[in-house]
Order: sequence, then C-alpha cells, then structure tokens
Amino acid sequence: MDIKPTESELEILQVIWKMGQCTVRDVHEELTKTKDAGYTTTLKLMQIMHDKGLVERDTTAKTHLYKALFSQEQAQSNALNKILSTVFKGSTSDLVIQALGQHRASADEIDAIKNFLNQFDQHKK
Amino acid sequence: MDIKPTESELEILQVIWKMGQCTVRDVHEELTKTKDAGYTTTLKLMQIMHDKGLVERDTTAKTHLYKALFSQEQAQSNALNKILSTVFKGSTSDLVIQALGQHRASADEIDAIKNFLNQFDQHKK
DNA sequence: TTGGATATACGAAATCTATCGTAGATATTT
DNA sequence: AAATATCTACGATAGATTTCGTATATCCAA
Repeated sequence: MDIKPTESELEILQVIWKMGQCTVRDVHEELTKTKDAGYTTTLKLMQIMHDKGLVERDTTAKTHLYKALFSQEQAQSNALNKILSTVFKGSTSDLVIQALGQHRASADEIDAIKNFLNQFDQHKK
Repeated sequence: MDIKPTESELEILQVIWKMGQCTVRDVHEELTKTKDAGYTTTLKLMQIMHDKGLVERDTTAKTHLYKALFSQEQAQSNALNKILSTVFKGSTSDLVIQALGQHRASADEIDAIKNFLNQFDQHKK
C-alpha cells in the first residue's frame, strides 16, 4: 500500500487535516484563497482521492463529508524519506543543518530541538 | 525561473552532481545499477532536461557532455521549502524533530547538529 | 410549487511524464 | 573498406494529472 498523493491532492489534504472533516465546498473555499480553481475541479480531485483510498467519505447526507485515511505525520515521514533519498544522499544531518540554516528558527524552536537531541542522547546511552 | 525537476530528472541529476560532468552513457550505466531503463529513455530525459534549462551540454564532440545548471544545495533548498509548506505547516522545528526522530542519527551527526545550533545561538545574541 | 442555488456524477480534453522504436550520423574494429 | 557498435534526433504512445463543462438530483425560499 503506497501513499503517494500528488501535488494537488496534498493541497487538499492540508485542508482536510486542518479541519478534521470537511465538505468539498470547505476545501474549495480554502483553496480559492490562494489559487484559481473551478468547484468541479476540486470535487473531481476529491472523488479521485476517494477512489484511490486516500480519503473516506460519509455520503448519508446530500453533502458528503470527507476525512483523511492517513495522518499528516505519515505524509511527513513519506516526504522526508523521499527528499532524503533524492537530494540529500541519505544524510539526515545534512538535511537538518540545511533546514536550520535557511529558515531562521526562533529561540523557542531551537530550545525544542536541543531538548530533543539531549533526550535522544540519553536513550542511546 | 522555476526549478522543479521531476522524479526521474532528479535521479539523473544525482549522477550528474556526483560526477560533475558526464555523458548519457555514464548516467545510464549508473541508473541501470538500481533499475531497468532503455538507453534512449535516459537520452530522451536528458534532452528534455536540456530543453527545460536544467542542464547545459557541450556538443562539440560526438558524445555530448552534460553539466547541471544548478547545485544540489539549491535542489535541497527547494525540496525543503516544498515539503515545509505542503506537509509541515511551515514549521522547521517540526520537520527537524521528525527527521531526527525517525532516522537514527549517529553520535557524530548529533554532535554536528549541536555544534551548529550553538553557533547559531551565538549569532543571535 | 416552481425557480434558483447547490450538490454529485460523469465524460472528455489538455498537459505532463516516462518509455521506447526507428532512423541516420559517426566512430571503431576487423 | 565493410561490418559493427555507439551516438543523437525524432516521433509516437501509454499513463497519470489536472481541469472543466454538462447533466442530473436535491434542497430551500419566494
């Protein structure tokens, strides 16, 4: 079972993850804040996502309700693995350092990461 | 100018980055170590990459020489930005923690990251 | 209850991606 | 020089992705 949403599908999934459960119109209105798209385009994409098993839907009411069938964490893991193998030669530390280098992390964020690293150390020992 | 190599193009770019400069055959032999592909398929892809401006080539000799027109670092930056916005809600620290959490980093790698973080701290202060 | 708004279903077109066969040019080997 | 190998160019196809128009069903309001 391979989870590999397309670009457009990921845009839609972001909305679904944020709302937990939503209608085609919910998604469409969110999408049209940042880009142009016809309503039936969004609908069609969501139907395809359902065919692919990326989402489930409740069709009891006239207006269907969609939910994601996998978590954002799983998508994150997939995305990381993919770019690790395609552009980071498999080096996690390269990736982390690049990420920290180009996006100013806040002090809080840095602390969070440090804590994480320390805890990680202890587990290893 | 938008750098957005496809999946197959990235496989090829990896070889070009590693070798610095190479022929279609170089790339093809490297690719066939891990997957099946006809020679003309690789050739065509590299021609398309040239059309798109992803690579340049020296055609003085019969066998052309290809070079990348952007660095692996740029590709890394692009890839990071993309997944940051599509699956990490823009949170670099989420990304870093996920990356560290799922791929056991070696002690050396962890040290490298810690050093990086410390140096980063000082710059901020 | 009739018209307008809103929903889904479906089909089809446009584009992008990946793959490969064939043709023709150029080099290499015998 | 002839046969063989290697290279690029080109065209075509298959499949995936994205987009949207039209048809049809359902709800709601005047």
